[in-house]
Amino acid sequence: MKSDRVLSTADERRAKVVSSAVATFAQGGFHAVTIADVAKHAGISPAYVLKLFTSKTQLFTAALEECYRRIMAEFKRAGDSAEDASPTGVLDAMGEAYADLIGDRDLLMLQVHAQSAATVEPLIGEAVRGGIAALTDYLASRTRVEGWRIQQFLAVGQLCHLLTTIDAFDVDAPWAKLLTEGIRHADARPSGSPAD
Amino acid sequence: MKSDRVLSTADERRAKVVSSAVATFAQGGFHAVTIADVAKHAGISPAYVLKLFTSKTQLFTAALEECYRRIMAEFKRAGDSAEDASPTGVLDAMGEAYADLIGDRDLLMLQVHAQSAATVEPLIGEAVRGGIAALTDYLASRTRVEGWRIQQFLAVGQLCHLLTTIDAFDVDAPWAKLLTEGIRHADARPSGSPAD
DNA sequence: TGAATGAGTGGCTGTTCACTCACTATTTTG
DNA sequence: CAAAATAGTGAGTGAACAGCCACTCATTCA
Repeated sequence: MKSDRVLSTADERRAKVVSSAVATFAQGGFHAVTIADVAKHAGISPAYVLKLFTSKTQLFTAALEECYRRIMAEFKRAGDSAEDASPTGVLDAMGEAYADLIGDRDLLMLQVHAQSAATVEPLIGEAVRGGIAALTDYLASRTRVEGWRIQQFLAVGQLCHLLTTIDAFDVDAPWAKLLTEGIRHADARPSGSPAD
Repeated sequence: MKSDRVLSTADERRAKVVSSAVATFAQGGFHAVTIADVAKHAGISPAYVLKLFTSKTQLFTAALEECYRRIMAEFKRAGDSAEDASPTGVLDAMGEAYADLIGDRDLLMLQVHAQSAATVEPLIGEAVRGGIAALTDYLASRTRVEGWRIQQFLAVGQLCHLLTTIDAFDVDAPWAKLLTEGIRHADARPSGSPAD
């Protein structure tokens, strides 16, 4: 056993830093969060973060890819353990899974920030496109539902992103009630409540 | 006639600067675009931009409010001139109007960037909330459709924002075809083509 | 054990940017 | 026409930040 090691391997560090990057970039987005912020969260020096990832853009991109990886894994898990194995049953299970997954907001906000940074940082744009492509392909081939249902699925997801960023789930006004009605949200409904 | 004036009034300048701010912030978002960028676009000095708007955040917020104002105006126009005056007919007309309106991308991208900046800059967050609230209230009271249709309407709008930022309308791949199928997009379909 | 490699850091640098201020030029008003 | 008010600018300031480099300390391996 090597538990008396005081240094990590570079790969361990990279994983830890990616995880910190997800949490930190989710707070303020690409431009508002500094490498020093991420480094502090990971407990290492800013210089070493840059040595591990060569540029801020690549660091953000790595975080984003991790984000899509987590979502994909959750879709797979939900799909495999769905009670109702019909196409729409599987899709519904994945919807539930997504709602649970983004309860902590990090994965959700990172996507919002990535979308904003996509044009100025082409690498990020490609990562978003790749992530959405992979998610869409997986949903289509795994569920076999009609195309419009997948459109719908993503559309509602995007609406959920918007409603979360403006805290609509906590607003007590007609417009907010109207928009959040029936939209599953981990914080808004105790798990186990009937959906729709 | 005062055409020999060489100085503008502050109000004229403000309007011009807001318009420049919409166009400029739409390119890179709140953090990536500088006051100097906006000033150059408006043809005045950065110092004077700051004198007219006191802070970068207020400038961005003014641009965002202008954005919602334009959308709202277009909704009103479309609603009033809808051929089919039934609730869903009016809503459809507004959907068409929105698709046309965001053909130039500025209004669309500004919203995407605003969503990203909303948490770090609370003033922007409030402006987004206010804009969505006003839009939702107007849609609900003017069209009188069921709530879920308005949800749907906004959800598809948000999906459209995503698809535009990743240029999905120009991608020739199954996932892109699937997601853009039937989604109206000013650049994608010549005006006058049958929708749905 | 000692050389080679890898982990990790402190401090610097050049640049960029929001915001300030003292100032000039123009327009209005009495 | 004088003076008050308004439009507009140039030059600067201080802070923040990405990326770089020379360096130290730990680990491995021959």
